[in-house]
Amino acid sequence: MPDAKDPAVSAPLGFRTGKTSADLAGTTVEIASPQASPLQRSAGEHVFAAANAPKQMAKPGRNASSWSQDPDGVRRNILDVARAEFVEKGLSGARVDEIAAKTKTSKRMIYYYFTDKEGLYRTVLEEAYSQIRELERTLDLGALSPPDALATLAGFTFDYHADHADFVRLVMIENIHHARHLKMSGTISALNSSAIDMIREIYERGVAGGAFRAGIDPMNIHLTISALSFYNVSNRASIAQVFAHDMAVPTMRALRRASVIDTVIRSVRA
Amino acid sequence: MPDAKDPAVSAPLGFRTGKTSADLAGTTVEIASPQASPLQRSAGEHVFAAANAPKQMAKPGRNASSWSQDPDGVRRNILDVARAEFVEKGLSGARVDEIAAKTKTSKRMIYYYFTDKEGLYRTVLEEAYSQIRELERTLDLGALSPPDALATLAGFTFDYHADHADFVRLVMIENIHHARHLKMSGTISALNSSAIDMIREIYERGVAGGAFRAGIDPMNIHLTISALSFYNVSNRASIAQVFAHDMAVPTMRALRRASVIDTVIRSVRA
DNA sequence: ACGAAATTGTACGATATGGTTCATTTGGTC
DNA sequence: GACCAAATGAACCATATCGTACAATTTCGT
Repeated sequence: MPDAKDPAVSAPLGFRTGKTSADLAGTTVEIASPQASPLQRSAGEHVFAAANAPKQMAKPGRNASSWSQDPDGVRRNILDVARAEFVEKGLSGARVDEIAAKTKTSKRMIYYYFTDKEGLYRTVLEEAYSQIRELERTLDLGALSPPDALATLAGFTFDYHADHADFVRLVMIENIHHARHLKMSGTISALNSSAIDMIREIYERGVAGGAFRAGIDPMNIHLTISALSFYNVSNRASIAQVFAHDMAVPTMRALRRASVIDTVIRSVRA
Repeated sequence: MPDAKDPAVSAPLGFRTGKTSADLAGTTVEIASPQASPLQRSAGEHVFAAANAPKQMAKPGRNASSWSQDPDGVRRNILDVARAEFVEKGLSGARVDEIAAKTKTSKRMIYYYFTDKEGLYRTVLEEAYSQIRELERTLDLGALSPPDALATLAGFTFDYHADHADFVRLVMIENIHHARHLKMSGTISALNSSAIDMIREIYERGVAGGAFRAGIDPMNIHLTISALSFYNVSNRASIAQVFAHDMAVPTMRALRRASVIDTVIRSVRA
C-alpha cells in the first residue's frame, strides 16, 4: 500500500504548471508514489503494486529551481499524459510514442518507470480507483435520515460519474478488456466493498425505522445507483447520436440527476 | 507526404463499381444504402454506404453444391468472424490478420468486400443495430395495460441486452471511439427514435388512465430502462471482480431482472 | 461459346509500434 | 572531490499490422 498521505510527496517542481489537462479537471488528487521495487522482476511476476518506481524522491524542502532531474515530476507528468491518452483512445488504441511525444520527457522514461505499456495503464487505472475511494470516504451520512442519506449518496455518485468522465471511460476500457488488469491488482480488489457496506447500513436503518420496505439486497441498490449514474456518461456519445440528447448539457444533467435520485428512492420506499 | 496512401484513389482493378448493393446482408438484414459512392471518394468523405459489395448474389434457387465461388457465404463468414473478433478485442485491439485466419477465406477477401478494417467494423456495427430494431418491431404492447406494457418493454429490453452481450459490447466500443462510426452511418441515425415513441405512447396512455403520474419525459423513462439493462452486461467483468457478484449467473440475472422491472414501474407510478 | 465482370489465392511491401541498447549526466554521500 | 546509484537522452531494432500487386479462375449475359 502506498503511503496515501504526505501531501508534499508528489511533484513539487516546476512541472505542476497547473496544466493538469483540461478535461482531467478535478482529477488532481495526489497519490503518493509507492515503495521502490527491484530493478528487475521475473517474467511472470504480476505484482502490480503501483509500478516499480525508483525511490529517491524529491524532498519537500529542496531547492527546486536548481534541479535538472525530477523523478516525481517526470512520473507525474507521464501519468497525466498517459491517462488522457488512454481515456481518449483506449488501451489498444493509445500509442506509446504518442504519449511520449506529449510528455516533457522521452519514451525511455516511460519504460524506466512503468516497465511497459500495460504497466503504465495499470498504474493509471489504480490511481483512478484510488481517487474515487478516497472521496467516497469523506461522505458522512450517519446524521441524515435514511431517505436523505440514500438520496445524498445517489446524488454524490451521480455527480462523481458526471464530473469524472475519465474514470468512467477507464472503467469501460477495463471492461472491454474483461477486467484483466483489475484482476491483477491486489490494490483495487478489496475496495468497493465499502460502498456496499455504506448502503447496507443506510438501508437497514431505513427498514428498522419503517421508511424502507424490507427484503432488498443492498447490492441491488448499489447496482441501480451505479447503473443510473454510469450509463449517461459512458454512453454519452451514442445517446447524443441516436437521439438528439446531449447528457453533458447542464440542464439535461440536472433533470436527469433529480430523476435518478427520485427513482432510487422510490425503488426502496415502503 | 508524397504518396500518402489514399486507398480510394489507388484502387487499380475494376472493383469500386459503386453498386448500390441494396440487400448486402443477403438473407438476414437489409440495409438501404444511401447514395452510391462515386468511383473515387475524396479523402475526407465518409460515405459509409454498407461497403462496396459486388452484386451478383446467389439466388436462393440456385444449386449451391455445384459452386466453387460463394460471394454471400464468404461475406457472411467474414462478418461473423469479424464480429466475434471486434466484440472480443475492440476495434483497435482486433487484428485483421487474426480475423482473416479464422475465416474460411483470405485477408484478400476482407479488403475486397469491405475496403478496410473500419469498413468491416462499420458493417458489423450496422448489422448489430439493425437486428435490435427488427426485434423491437415485433413487440405489440397495444393490448396491454400501461403498467403491463411498460413492464413487458422493460423486461424485453433487459433480456435483449443480457442475451446479446455482443451488441452491448459493440456499443461500448463505439462509445470508446466517441460514436464516430455511428455518426458516419446514415442507416443507423433515425433508428432508436422509435423506442422513444413506443414509450411515449404507453406513458401517455398510462397518464390518461391515472396509472402513471404526469410530468415525466419519455426520454427519461427510456434512459432508465436502458441504463438498468445495459450496465450489468457492460460492466459484468468489473462488477464480478470488485464484488463477488457474477451477473451472468441465472439466479442473479433473474433477481436483477425482476428488480429492474419493479424499479421502472415504481418510478412512473401515480 | 465468348468476352466482360466478379471472385479469389499467394506473396509481398511500407510503416507503425512496442521495446531496447549504449552512453551520459546528475545528485547524494562520505 | 571521488564514487555510485539514480535518472535521462538519442538512436536503434524486430516484428506486428494494415494494406497491395499480380495473376488466375469462375460466372454471367448475349
